[in-house]
Amino acid sequence: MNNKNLDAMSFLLKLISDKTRLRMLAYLKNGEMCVCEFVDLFTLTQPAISQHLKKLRTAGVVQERKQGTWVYYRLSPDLPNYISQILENLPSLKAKSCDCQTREDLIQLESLK
Amino acid sequence: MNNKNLDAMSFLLKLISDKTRLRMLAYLKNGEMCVCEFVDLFTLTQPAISQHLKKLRTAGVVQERKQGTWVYYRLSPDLPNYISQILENLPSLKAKSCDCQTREDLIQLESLK
DNA sequence: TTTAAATATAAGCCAATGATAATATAATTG
DNA sequence: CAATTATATTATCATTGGCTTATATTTAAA
Repeated sequence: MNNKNLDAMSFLLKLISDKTRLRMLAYLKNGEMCVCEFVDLFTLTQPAISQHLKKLRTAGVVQERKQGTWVYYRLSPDLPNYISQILENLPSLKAKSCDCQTREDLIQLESLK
Repeated sequence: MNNKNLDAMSFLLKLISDKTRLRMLAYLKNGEMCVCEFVDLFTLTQPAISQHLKKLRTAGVVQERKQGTWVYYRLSPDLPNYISQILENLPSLKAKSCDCQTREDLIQLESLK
């Protein structure tokens, strides 16, 4: 069915064309990002961030990796080529370190005692 | 400004990711289409079709050519490559002839009298 | 110049979507 | 286990966007 493809493309394109989610993907081009980093970088509440990430995850655009209470997100491999092309055209945004304590911070703090 | 690019991409992607407009673009891959053809092909009212085409036109995705009361639309040349890539991945839909009388029909009808 | 056909615009309605506040869950630490 | 931190979920609200009806515009035909 032709409409199957068309509907799927419509769904996926609409999903990633949201300004916030597109910006998230621009950050993810440079590698994994922790949820707390997004919360730090965007002027949005944590639930809003969480909901955007859920949409990206459910659609298979990103994958998660849990590490303690932290959750890291990364781009899925093998995205459709028209999606990859969009990602390539995105400016690649660079994340600064965020306020939340990373596991590494904690380990380091621990070792300093 | 990075956000300028990002916002522009978000705007354009959101614009073409609508299911109806994406289907219109799939038809336009095969060449010009008359408004009346779209009206014929879609189960939508004429104003709805017209509004979709206006959005595509205003955003520079399609161009129009007026011929009498008929208006033909075609894909704009030199679209951003990430948009072209999307178009390539679209199924190319084939239009049947529509009910509206074309100029050619009228000329032919005239000559038969 | 009246009529008809093709298209565009305007106004109002409704559904989808993104945002927030409040709450829940889960893992870690003390 | 009680408290804290990070994240997720739920409920609700406001905005956006697409659809329809009604109307306007434009061009060609009679």
